[in-house]
Amino acid sequence: MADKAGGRRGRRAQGQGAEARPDEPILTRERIAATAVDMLDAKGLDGLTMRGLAEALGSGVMSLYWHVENKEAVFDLALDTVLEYRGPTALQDWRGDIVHVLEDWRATMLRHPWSALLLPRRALGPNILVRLERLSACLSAGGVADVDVNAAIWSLWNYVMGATVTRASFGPSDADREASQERLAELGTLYPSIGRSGLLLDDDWDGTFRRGLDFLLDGIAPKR
Amino acid sequence: MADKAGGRRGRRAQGQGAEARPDEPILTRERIAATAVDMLDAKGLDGLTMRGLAEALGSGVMSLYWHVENKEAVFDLALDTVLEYRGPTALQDWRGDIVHVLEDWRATMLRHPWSALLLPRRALGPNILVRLERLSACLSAGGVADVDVNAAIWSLWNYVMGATVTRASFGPSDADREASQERLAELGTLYPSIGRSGLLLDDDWDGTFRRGLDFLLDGIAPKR
DNA sequence: AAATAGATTCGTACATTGTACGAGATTTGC
DNA sequence: GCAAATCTCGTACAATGTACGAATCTATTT
Repeated sequence: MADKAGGRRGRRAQGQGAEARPDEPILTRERIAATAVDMLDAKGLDGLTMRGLAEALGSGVMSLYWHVENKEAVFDLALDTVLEYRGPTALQDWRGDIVHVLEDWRATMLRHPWSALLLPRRALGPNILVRLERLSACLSAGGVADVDVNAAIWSLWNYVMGATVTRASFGPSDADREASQERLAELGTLYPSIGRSGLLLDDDWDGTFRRGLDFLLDGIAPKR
Repeated sequence: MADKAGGRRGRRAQGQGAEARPDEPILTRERIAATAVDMLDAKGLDGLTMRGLAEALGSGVMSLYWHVENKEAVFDLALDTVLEYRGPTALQDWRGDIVHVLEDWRATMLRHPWSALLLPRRALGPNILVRLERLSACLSAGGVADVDVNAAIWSLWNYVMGATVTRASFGPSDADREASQERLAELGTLYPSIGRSGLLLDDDWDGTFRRGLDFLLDGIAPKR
């Protein structure tokens, strides 16, 4: 390797890492989080290694451990970084607002597909709670009975979660898609209904998401 | 893929493994799958190692690789093993049938919580397709318009998926639960709505699942 | 200026993992 | 009996997370 001998390396990173401010500290939780996000975006869930992260930051591997407990903590950090909600606060049309919150949520996660795989495995960070809070407010504003609000929130959560996790895993991978396609050969005989309807061929993910969401909201909407 | 050359080879293991039938082959895809399931049930997703699996089977580690491509294939095998659908075939009440299929699906996955984490990441195995086929048939029988069937299936899929994945990760872990609880302290001020409704305190998972499912089915049910 | 205490960095070492490779053993087909 | 096919498995290696403790840096006090 290049930087082996001697070893009196300055605090300046000599390498390829993202480096800008001369007086910014090399290692902070924020920089670690941001770099982890970049790396996850570029190379996926398994692509993030502590060694790689350190290299990208221009630091030694073990230096990271001063700032984060372990690799799990890096995941938590990256996840919460990505899930911050920036959106309009004003609400007028409750149903439109809900749709907006959920579509934004889904879009955010799909921009960083690893987050969809990660979120269900971790505790709810503050940025998720913000989104849930907003949902709750919309539902109440929309006249959903108090006794129904919790069930409604969870069903919406479940729906976005399922849709996004599914999309994140089936979408980008060509291998999966081919496998499904291949399976369609036998579909005709074994699975008549879903064969005929072309269930697995549908790739209008956004439209399908929206239509299913409408089903759900139809069911939730206050009946009078 | 299913059957190689039929052959009764009685290999004798010298070791410590679980051993019963004298003339059953030590290693088959079925035995590997079954043992993997046991091990996953006992020790979770990260608890399954090729070495551990081999030891439990009383074989050498590398012997496994004659029967399975790699560790991923073991996951696929275990997943499909667990997801086999045994249920009544007769359908009378379409809505009741759908509820049954989905509740059985969810229950099956929660009996093996790792499966919930795994399923979204893998291609759809035959046993999943059986369940989807059944859903499709129920919906059609229930008078859901053809153009709506696919969206309905996916929304049901999304819902079960989200609910189960969420339950599987939040449910058994006490740490997560404590973290949420702890967070409730600040809820009062930061998150008034979900604080007031006790969203995170609700632990009637089954009931909530059922109520949300009813919302969704209300929305899907043929209108008029 | 010198000393000291804390904060931060990081090289080395190790245990664990999946699995490539190829040699050995066993079974099957003739 | 023999050769090919089938199956088993020990060894070896590369990649990973991280424990440990030494080295360096910064600020504060003397």
